[in-house]
Amino acid sequence: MGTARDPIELARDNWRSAGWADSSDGMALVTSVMRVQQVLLTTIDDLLRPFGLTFARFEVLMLLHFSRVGELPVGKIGERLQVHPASVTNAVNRLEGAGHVTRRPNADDGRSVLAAITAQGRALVLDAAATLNAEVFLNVPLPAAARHDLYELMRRWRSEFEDFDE
Amino acid sequence: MGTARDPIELARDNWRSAGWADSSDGMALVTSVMRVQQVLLTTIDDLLRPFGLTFARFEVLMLLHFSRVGELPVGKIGERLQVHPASVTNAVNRLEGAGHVTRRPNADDGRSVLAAITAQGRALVLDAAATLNAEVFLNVPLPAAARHDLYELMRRWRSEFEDFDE
DNA sequence: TGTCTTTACTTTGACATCAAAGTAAACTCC
DNA sequence: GGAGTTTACTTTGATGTCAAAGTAAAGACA
Repeated sequence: MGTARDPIELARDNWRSAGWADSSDGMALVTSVMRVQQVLLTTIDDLLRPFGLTFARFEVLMLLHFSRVGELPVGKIGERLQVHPASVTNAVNRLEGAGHVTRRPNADDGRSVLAAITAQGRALVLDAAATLNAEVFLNVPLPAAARHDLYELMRRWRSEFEDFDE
Repeated sequence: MGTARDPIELARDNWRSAGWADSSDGMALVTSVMRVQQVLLTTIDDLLRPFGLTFARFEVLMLLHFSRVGELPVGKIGERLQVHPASVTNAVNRLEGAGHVTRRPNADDGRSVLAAITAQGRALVLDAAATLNAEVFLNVPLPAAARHDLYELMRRWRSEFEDFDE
């Protein structure tokens, strides 16, 4: 590898020398999550750019693709993806503009809007998924056991701030 | 806990039923990182708002605070925090505007700019750090051993895409 | 010394995120 | 039926991120 020190390790040392040893591990862990996410997001968005997609939009399409009839209320999309309603509106607007999704009022609830994936959207998201599978999801650079451990630990963490069965 | 299924577990099942079992763990892990980061960032930014800071700006201040003379070239800040130069410019602009940081040309390199933390910036960032230590870094909701495992796994992951000693 | 290349920073644009605010439908209760 | 509350979505604004482009200084080489 290189010769530079890991910036996060440096920060952890600084935390300790400031008398904050108790919280230094927590700080290093939180910062690590930020860094990994940053790199992952950039990598994924780069890979999706030729498809005219971003990760956020890819996730919406993927969710609709897997839904029973390819259609969901906008609010349900937000719940499933665990993002703010305005973020769903933003993504659906972009996808609708590109012809990957259509919108219609929800007959069962006058306040609600349904987003449906188009055939074009389906074809596109499958291609995009193939790329992400090959380049990212199959390439997480850790052994399978470590990946599993990591996932389980993250799931425990998530269960502390999310309302789902654990 | 709640009664809803974990959306990421749902997604992992969908991945498998689509014939993508090999990549389903990687996908679930990547998505978990995104979710945890999202919640952490929102939590941290909420806590820092009363200080007039965001996490990005807090990190810049913290870095300057810990530097030998409280001053660093803007490019070095970007390297240490592992963010894009434009992001450093953005944060330093905001901090300078608030009087937490000053800027001056680097006498050793005419292309370079030095950012220095002010006394006001130091006082502020120590208060902010105390809050984050108490509310976030000491409160990662996992046992110490799990936190350590998680950190080590993330460090291994990071070492695969970062140029530092491992 | 002059030219070409590299380096350092800033500006601009696109992007997704959440908070706050607004609009309207649905629900609850009297 | 009407008033008050809750729910669902959208719009607007602030934010940080990176890519692309621009400006200028420094370095390398003839």
